Amino acid sequence: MAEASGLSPALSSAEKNPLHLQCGECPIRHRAVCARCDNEELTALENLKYYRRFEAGQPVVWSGDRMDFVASVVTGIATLTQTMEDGRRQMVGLLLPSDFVGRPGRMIAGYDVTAATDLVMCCFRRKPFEEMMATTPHVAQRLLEMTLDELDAAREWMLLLGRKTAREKIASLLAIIARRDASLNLRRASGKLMVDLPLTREEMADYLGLTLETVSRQISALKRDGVILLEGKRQILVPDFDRLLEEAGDDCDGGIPG
Amino acid sequence: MAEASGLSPALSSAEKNPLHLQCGECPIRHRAVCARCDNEELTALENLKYYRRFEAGQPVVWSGDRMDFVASVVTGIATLTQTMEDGRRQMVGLLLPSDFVGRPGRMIAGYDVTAATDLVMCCFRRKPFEEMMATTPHVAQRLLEMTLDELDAAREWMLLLGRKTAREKIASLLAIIARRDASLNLRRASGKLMVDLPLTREEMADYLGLTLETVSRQISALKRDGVILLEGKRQILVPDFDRLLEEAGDDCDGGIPG
DNA sequence: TTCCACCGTTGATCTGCGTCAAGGAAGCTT
DNA sequence: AAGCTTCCTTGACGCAGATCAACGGTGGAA
Repeated sequence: MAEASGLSPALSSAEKNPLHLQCGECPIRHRAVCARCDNEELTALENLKYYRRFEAGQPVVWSGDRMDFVASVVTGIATLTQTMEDGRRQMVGLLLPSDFVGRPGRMIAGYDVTAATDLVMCCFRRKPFEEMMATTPHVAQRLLEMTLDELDAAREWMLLLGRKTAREKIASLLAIIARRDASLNLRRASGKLMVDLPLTREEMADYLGLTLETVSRQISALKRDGVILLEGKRQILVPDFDRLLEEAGDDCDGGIPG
Repeated sequence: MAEASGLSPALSSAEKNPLHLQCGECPIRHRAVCARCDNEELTALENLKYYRRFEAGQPVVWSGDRMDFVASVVTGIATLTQTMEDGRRQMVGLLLPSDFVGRPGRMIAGYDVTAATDLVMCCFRRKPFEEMMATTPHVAQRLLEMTLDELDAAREWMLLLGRKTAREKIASLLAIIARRDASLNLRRASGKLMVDLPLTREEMADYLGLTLETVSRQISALKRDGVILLEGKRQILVPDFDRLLEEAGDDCDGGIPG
């Protein structure tokens, strides 16, 4: 793993103690690997690393080589991207806090992992992780469930990539971000739903299989049509979430929790 | 689960005993769930079902409702597809022998499961499966590995859907089928690689996020350019596999095993 | 045999999105 | 302040692939 060398992280006090952001003592949220906070094997393996959002041409944190570890996002956002020789790029994973990357059992990464924001990850070396999996069955089960969730998300994503129009893709992404955002900390402004976009237009384009120009145009169009309101460039207001879902072409039932 | 009722399967002798197709005694291949053929819990739960390839408008074997089971393909091919209200369809999974569907822990299917060919599946009810998972750690681990493999495949697929041209998509699909085909039983005719397409043009289109017309045109183009030869409509000869990979835009190293 | 359903091919035309290009706004460093 | 970089927006144009349409081949049923 590439060392996050020379970083002198200027973080808020909450971010300084990511251990306590999640479930009090355990570096990994309940939703993540650890199902019991008092799991000593897990906390003993704890190994936090900082990564800065990359400036200029976003180089990767890890490229497509050895990946003999498992890592869980504590704070920040990481992206998984695949790149073709000629530079075409497709995002294939978006890791929010409590999501994980890595392959117990296999060793080669098939994608780049990049810090989309400043990022704190909790890393486990492969060997001890595997031993722990073998001796602690509930960890393997939890991991299986999370992986199946990821797979379901990937399949939704495939429908988006293969069959949705640009406008539907944008609306879908906004709905996804809004929903995940809301599941953590719901924020409403004057009865409307407030969402901020953690991604640049280019990153959205890579997520959606579009160009950044098309992303920009469609966001403008949604704004023009009153589906969303822009508050600056990276923050949107959603006056009517159901309308947004409609634009997304989602049969996916379910609004915002809370 | 929908019963495959009223089927009087007219199958070859090999297909009549799918138990013995895979690893002699166990209905599930080594690659699949069962890591030890003598696992009595597994074989005791064994529950084989036949499904016919659906004629006319392909209805689904299971639609997006309860899915309180886990099932593994023994012989044949199953597809997972998602459909939007207006009928747009995207394939999100292609299950060959030893692949599985199902959600230990969760209950709702997010996609249709369809028999693309006549199909034999080995089904486990959720409850006993979960109990077994809890008591037999190597099953959970094996399942996790398989799920991670699926996830990797899904991510390759996302690159294909989001960024590849129609020609590259077709070449990629042919390469994928050839590779999976070869990993089971390699067949070569006069030094060339012989692959038969288990999917209709429409199913390929759903796989690739294209229309069936475009699929047909691009296959014709690849044939015209000598990348492939057609032997009938559902069987192709690949004179040069590396050439095919090149057309696919794959940096994905690795030719045909064997 | 005829009829019909399904599957595949090919042509003509249309259009959504990519491509190329120019420029504006915000945040830096010097 | 000026000047840089990064991020975003908007316009003009072209093309890959969708859409609409016609037709051929094959296999099963009557």
